Amino acid sequence: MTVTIRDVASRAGVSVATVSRALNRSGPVREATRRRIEEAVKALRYRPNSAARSLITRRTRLLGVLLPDLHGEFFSELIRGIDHAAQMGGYHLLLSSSHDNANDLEVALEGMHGRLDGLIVMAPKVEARVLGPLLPANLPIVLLNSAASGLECDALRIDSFGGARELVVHLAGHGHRRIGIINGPPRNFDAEERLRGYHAALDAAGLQRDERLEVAGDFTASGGYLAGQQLLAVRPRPTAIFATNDAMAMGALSAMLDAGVAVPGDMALAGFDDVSSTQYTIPALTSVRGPISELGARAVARLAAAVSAPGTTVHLEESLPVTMVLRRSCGCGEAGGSGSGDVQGGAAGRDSVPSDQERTA
Amino acid sequence: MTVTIRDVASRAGVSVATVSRALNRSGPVREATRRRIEEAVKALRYRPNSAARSLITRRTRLLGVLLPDLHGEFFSELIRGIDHAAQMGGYHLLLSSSHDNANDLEVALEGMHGRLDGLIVMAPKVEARVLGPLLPANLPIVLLNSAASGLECDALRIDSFGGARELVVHLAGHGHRRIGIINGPPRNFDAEERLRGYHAALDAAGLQRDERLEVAGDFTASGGYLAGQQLLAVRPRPTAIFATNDAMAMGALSAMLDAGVAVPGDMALAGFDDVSSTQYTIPALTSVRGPISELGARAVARLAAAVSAPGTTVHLEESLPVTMVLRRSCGCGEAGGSGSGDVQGGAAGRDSVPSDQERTA
DNA sequence: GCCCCTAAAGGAAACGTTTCCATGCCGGCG
DNA sequence: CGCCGGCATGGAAACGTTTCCTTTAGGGGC
Repeated sequence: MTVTIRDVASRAGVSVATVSRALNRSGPVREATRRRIEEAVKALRYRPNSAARSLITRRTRLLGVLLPDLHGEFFSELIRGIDHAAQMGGYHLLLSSSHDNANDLEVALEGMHGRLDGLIVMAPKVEARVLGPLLPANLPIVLLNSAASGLECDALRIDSFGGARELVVHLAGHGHRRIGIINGPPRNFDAEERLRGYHAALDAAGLQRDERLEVAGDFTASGGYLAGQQLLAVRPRPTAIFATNDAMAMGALSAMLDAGVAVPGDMALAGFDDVSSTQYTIPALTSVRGPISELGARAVARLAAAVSAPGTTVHLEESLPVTMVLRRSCGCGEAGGSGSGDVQGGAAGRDSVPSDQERTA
Repeated sequence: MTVTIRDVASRAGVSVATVSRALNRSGPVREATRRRIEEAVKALRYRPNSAARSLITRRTRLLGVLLPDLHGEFFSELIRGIDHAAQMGGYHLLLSSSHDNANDLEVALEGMHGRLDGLIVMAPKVEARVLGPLLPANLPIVLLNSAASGLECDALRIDSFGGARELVVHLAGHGHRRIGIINGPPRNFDAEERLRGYHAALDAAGLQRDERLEVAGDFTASGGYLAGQQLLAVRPRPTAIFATNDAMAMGALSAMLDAGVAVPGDMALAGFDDVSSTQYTIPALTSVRGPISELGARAVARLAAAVSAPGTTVHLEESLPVTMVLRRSCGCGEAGGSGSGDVQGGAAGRDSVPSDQERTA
């Protein structure tokens, strides 16, 4: 029923070894012979059995992708980048999401054991010392936006620190002296980096830190709403707020509006990630955009390189530069006729919206 | 270096056959023997080689997932549903996205050939007669939100038709007689279903169809902006607009605001999908929510059933019921103090926002 | 003319499982 | 006491490749 390499061989009048060499270009085969073999392959609709192949080759052409429970748009853009690069390189993706903690991660890794040629892990909530022992040895690994100090693998990240710093510096440039921050969840790598950037910016601008201006959040809109209320209650009031992601910024924006506080008139506001809906809040939201899909693509490229040249194990960390996207919520941008954000005149997509002002970090 | 079942067998003092039986519970093994084997497994850190296993078993515990190039949130919620169910059933996901057309689909399917136990395909742009020949035979398949008439596989979908119809009936209930629609891309299954629902609602309400009120869109925000402008130019003007997804509704909303048209005062507006940012537009957007993650979970369940009981091939189609989420943009909902949408008092998440009014279709 | 070297091709082992069949053992029944 | 049947186990084939090691043929250099 199933057609094997042996069928192809006998139809082409050669041995299986020759068929294998012809198909993989792994040895000398006469041109005429190759043609006969290819005809037989077509006629029989032969497909090599990948299980048999990996059994002997010890290669699966499979890349594992382990992600935390992600907010929508980031997730899909990352996958897109990974997927596209993987297709180019002839790899397939074994995806598993919803792994926020070490336990889930361990289970998922256990299940994938031995099926992979490489692994991409995004685990911003797991510390390096916990993560290390979980990761399989002898497997190329790329960590994404995760703590990786001293781990035996590559680490790629969006430059959360630099983006946050630049954004807060920008707010200070508007003249704000009291700038509040809505933090991400505790023990989250990205959240900590953004807080670090906030501190660095305050220091650079010669502003005092004030613990009451640093409130807890959880990367959700409702968390942002609560945090926004909390910041509004601080006296003297901050005049600007940096929410460490867009969802919280939107929640905070709702809190402002409910409290009758005008944005950006009474209070400047900025987010992080530049999720697409930042354009549709009123006022449109200033944010920081990272090259998310490129992050994924690079991770795949690293793995592909490691697979094809094993032993060449130079583990490096890299931060991908981000871009500030200035819109009205921080006090930038023209007032505009309608206050409808920055979609004007039916501009094509979010990447070509004319009224965004970008600045690379 | 790598530890095989043979190592386990010799350490436990039994044959490989017995080890296999013990590990798979596929035959009688004395309790004492089993314990010795399990100890050996632990001591040697033995992991069965999945390639060898699939080679002889002809099972891979891999489910293919082919998706089109999807807008953010839908995508991630679907994956979440699929992934969770797959983990429960002991399956892994082979993911491949960005397949809008038949060609891409064919390439992707070709690459996965033979590696899968089952397949989930979402291809709303591909017609059934085109899709059919591409799909591998002898493999359990579930189609998602796709045209499937006469195909040899299961088909699951969000009830786009019913949701659209109910929504437009609701708009008519507000007293609107001229209701415009912003269509999705041509030849898109969901788009066609929603248009069909729109027509059904008009008929049910005894309203005339008017071709000028049916404008083209492409499921993007900027497309919605253009379509919105187009509808605003129609005389007599429509008093309500049904955008067939939320992104276009947001674009249309921008167009209204830019034109000085008040929503919902001068023009009612509603979308579809209930993407999370619908809560943050002003006014908050009325929409239709589908059980997206359940859609994915059901698909997996179907496949799992088909795998474990082959031959039992009853192919069925099913539409999952949707829920209207009424907010201010259609004229429903309290005016509210601030116009900040429906996030009030820091309600937990989008699923428990108190001021949403839901109605199951 | 002979030998050696190389290109082309074949035979067979190996990869690590599962599973079919055979075997030994024991208890119970005739 | 002999036989039968079921339980626990072992031996070995099979899955479909890749690859190592031969074999064969032909061509060029001496």
